Amino acid sequence: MGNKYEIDFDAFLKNFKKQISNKGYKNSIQKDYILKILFFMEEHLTAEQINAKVKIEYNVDIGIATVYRTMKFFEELGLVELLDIGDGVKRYELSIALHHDHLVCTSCGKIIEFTDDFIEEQQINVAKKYNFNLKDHIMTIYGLCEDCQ
Amino acid sequence: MGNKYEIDFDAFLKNFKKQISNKGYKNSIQKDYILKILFFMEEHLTAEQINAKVKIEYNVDIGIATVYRTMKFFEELGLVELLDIGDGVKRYELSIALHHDHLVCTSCGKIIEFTDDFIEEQQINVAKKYNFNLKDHIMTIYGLCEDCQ
DNA sequence: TATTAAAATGATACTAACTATCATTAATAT
DNA sequence: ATATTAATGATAGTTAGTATCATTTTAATA
Repeated sequence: MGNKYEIDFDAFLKNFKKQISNKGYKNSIQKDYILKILFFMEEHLTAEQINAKVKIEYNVDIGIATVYRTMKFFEELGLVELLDIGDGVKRYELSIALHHDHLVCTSCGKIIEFTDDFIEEQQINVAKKYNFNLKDHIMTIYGLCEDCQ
Repeated sequence: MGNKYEIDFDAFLKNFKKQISNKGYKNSIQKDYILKILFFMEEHLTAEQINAKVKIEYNVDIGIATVYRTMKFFEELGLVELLDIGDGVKRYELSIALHHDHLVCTSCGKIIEFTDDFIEEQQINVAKKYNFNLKDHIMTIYGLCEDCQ
């Protein structure tokens, strides 16, 4: 279907909007814009990048405050996840993506997603060992990508 | 020897100072203060916390700029490592600590160190799979600690 | 030991990434 | 249609960290 999630965007949007109204919040065209940008983007975008994309794609300036506020809102509802690669800027991705970790190239900044069943499993064991009630984990591998070596 | 590294501080400090001068930089009492605080602290400290500890322990205000500058300097020399638990504040730890990952309690903020040979090994395999020249990795598990459950 | 060149210090100004405020606008329920 | 309440967006504020720069300190060499 032409997108990385291999699901239908309209169905996804409809469900997304329903989740928002079910929780007593209001939908808006700005939320739709941001959502669509996130859905069709391959990369993990920063708030500034999302704002710029909306400006280009829809020819409106929804304001950086709206982007930050909306991302926080989406995050609290569990609709997007935060990616922190340690450069002081938050990046966002939709939660419909399956859980995955990241390889980050320290030279060009390229980000590659990966999942590893062994690591997933072992993280459960570690949490158990320390009596932690597991919520989430992040694993980020830093190195030089093929092109930068 | 009463510290978490089980090595002698004076020997460590001497070696540390030699590394600095060998690289053409100058030692200072401020660097010594910071180093000693890092060495004898159990927790992972922020720049503000290091500054406060120096003020209390040595009764001098070395200035927050000196702390930030020195931590950056130590980091570039590979003498300290950065810990980013995603709350927007950098924490520092000495590189003499063996590599380890972290469990972070999302309720009380407690940080527990762990190492897992299995994860260490698997991370090498993942890097290999994506043709990454591995430099480093971070793994952080988020959850509720025993006390907060 | 005195001299000197270069690095370090520390006060402060600045920057960047958010976050809070608030008057106005838009969305949903009735 | 109206009322209620959340959302918007411009802008001011906050916070962590960085840059600047005059002064001080370090350490190599005379």
